[in-house]
Amino acid sequence: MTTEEKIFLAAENEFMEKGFDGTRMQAIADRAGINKAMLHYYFRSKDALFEKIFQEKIKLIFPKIGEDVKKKKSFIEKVEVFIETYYQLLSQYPFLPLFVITTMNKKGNEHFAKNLPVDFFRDFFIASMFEEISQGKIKAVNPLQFAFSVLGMSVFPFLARPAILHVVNGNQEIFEELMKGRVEELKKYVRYILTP
Amino acid sequence: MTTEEKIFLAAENEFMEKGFDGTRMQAIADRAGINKAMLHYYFRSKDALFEKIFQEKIKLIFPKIGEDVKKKKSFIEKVEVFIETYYQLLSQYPFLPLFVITTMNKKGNEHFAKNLPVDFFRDFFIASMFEEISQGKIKAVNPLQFAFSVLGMSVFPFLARPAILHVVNGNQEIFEELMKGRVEELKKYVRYILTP
DNA sequence: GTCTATATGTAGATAGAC
DNA sequence: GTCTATCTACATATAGAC
Repeated sequence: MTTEEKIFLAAENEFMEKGFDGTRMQAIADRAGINKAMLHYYFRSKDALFEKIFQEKIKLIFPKIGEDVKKKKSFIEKVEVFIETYYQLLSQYPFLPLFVITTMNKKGNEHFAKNLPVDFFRDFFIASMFEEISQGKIKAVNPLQFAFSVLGMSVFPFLARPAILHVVNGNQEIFEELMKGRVEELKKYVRYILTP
Repeated sequence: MTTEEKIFLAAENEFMEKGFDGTRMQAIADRAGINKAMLHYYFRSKDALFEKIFQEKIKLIFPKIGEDVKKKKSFIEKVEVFIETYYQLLSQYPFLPLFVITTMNKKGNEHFAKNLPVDFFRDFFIASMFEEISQGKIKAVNPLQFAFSVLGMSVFPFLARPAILHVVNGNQEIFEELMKGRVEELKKYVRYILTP
């Protein structure tokens, strides 16, 4: 592993856990096991380092599951695959939603949203939904609203983890059970909403 | 308006918009139209000031709509009232979800979640759902999962505003239309999910 | 109570030896 | 490329006059 890679990995974790303002260059250096000066040697500034990492991570939001999704015939099946794949992704990067949302909402960060890979989302997810609605295969719900709802339901537990933990009296096992069962539960909701 | 109130209001806005780390004591003082030293005179430290504001705001998460909700007979009607009231609340405090979520997820802030007023949520929302399920009045979905889903769907657009704006090509009017129509759309989803 | 001036700590960034 | 030592800026917080 090169020094540059070590820095990048350490910075990734620090930024994801603590956000831009909360992250210290010293903490990144410590985590990478190298000197603070090296951060600037390789990435010039904190801003530049953060920018690189964010641009890499933002591509994960609408994951490249196009191939998996396209295999499925019906739109409901496609949404089910989306929910499953998304849950896998977020389990791997549990801080991703918080990281992206806080970053995009910061003043002066308006340009970050522009790098969202919305093509998959808009041209594929939304488009194929319109198609099945016009064919009467699913109920006529608003495609955008429906998409934001699926995203909201999928992402919420990863954002509200501390609150949910409190609701279940701090019991980690119950929380994990909830998370595991959530995929099937959401798939059920989707069928109830869309099946004519 | 007393100086203390001026500070509190200014601090509230600054913290809600920029979070703890992003907020400067100087910015609060400027916004309040008073001197920086006064902040410490009235609230001792940045931490203490933030703590007071957060404790006040967190009570809004599960709003005190008990009375409105109790008037309704069926659980579905209750959820509909909840969605409506929640939308009103978030329109008034659009930064509330981001503020609460970022604060609770910060390391060392574990105690903040403990002040969540979950009694309304657990004893009323969940309990009355169990009841109607056992009576066969609504479908047998998992009450906790359902509650997190309603919250997730309600809160998502307020968290992902910059992303959604990008999806609609930065068109503010379309965004506002979406937000307005969202309440009715979510109520529809709830009926589809719960009606036996 | 309210201000100005200042103390104190710490962040990001750089200089320069090796 | 990697380090130590240091610069500069700015944040929170306090002292003390009025």
